[in-house]
Amino acid sequence: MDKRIYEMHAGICCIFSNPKRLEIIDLLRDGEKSVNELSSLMEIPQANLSQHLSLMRQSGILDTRREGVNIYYSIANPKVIKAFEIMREVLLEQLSRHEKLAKKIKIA
Amino acid sequence: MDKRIYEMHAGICCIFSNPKRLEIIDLLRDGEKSVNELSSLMEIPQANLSQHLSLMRQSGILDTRREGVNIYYSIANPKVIKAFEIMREVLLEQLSRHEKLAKKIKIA
DNA sequence: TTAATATATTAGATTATTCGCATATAATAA
DNA sequence: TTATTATATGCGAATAATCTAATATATTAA
Repeated sequence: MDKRIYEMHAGICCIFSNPKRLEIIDLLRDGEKSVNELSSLMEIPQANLSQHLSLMRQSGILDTRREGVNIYYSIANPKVIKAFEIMREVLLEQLSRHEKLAKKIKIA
Repeated sequence: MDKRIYEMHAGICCIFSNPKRLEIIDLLRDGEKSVNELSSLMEIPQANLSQHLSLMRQSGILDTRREGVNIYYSIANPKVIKAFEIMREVLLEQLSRHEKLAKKIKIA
């Protein structure tokens, strides 16, 4: 297997390893939003939001479209959402495994 | 949406944001392997391999099983593989988009 | 042109990750 | 017990990521 795929995959996972960026992606799930809209939904300083957006745009995760003074961000490839859904299933299954384990230990 | 899911998702993506760890997961795709087997397949120092394995075990991505002196690692939840496949499709589509764009620019 | 609004960028302090190296533990064999 | 093989852990230096604060740019309106 070509090791460059691991580099690329690791790179994109690195982008995803920040909760605010994941929240942004989630907010864009059902369509584009302007920076302003995101900003009012998100409780982080505007500058910081722009930094996250910029990073995701550069790495091809988000697309942008300018309309007058506003810039609209959207998810470049909806498969990302699909991958996220599966990964969250994994997380939930991990949680329930953990809970079951915790119960077993308490009973024993 | 509960923001803890973003924390958790970011956490697991952080684990995945290292090419060597992704290579390990790939090597475990079709079944468990001992540390020794992984070590001979991977061109990294054994200590470093153990560090990566330990991290993935702690975060519930890998399971372990001891058999005598050997410890066998395996993928805890095969859905991880599924998520990886989709994410790699995204990466390949990004690449081809990029190539097409590069061509367009050269022609223009 | 100036002002106002929307968005992006830079710099620097802080914190987290990663690796190499040395060492530790665990199981088994002799 | 001692030796051997398999695996794990702790420490420290190098590097990278993240946030804040200040500032810059871009678009439109007046």
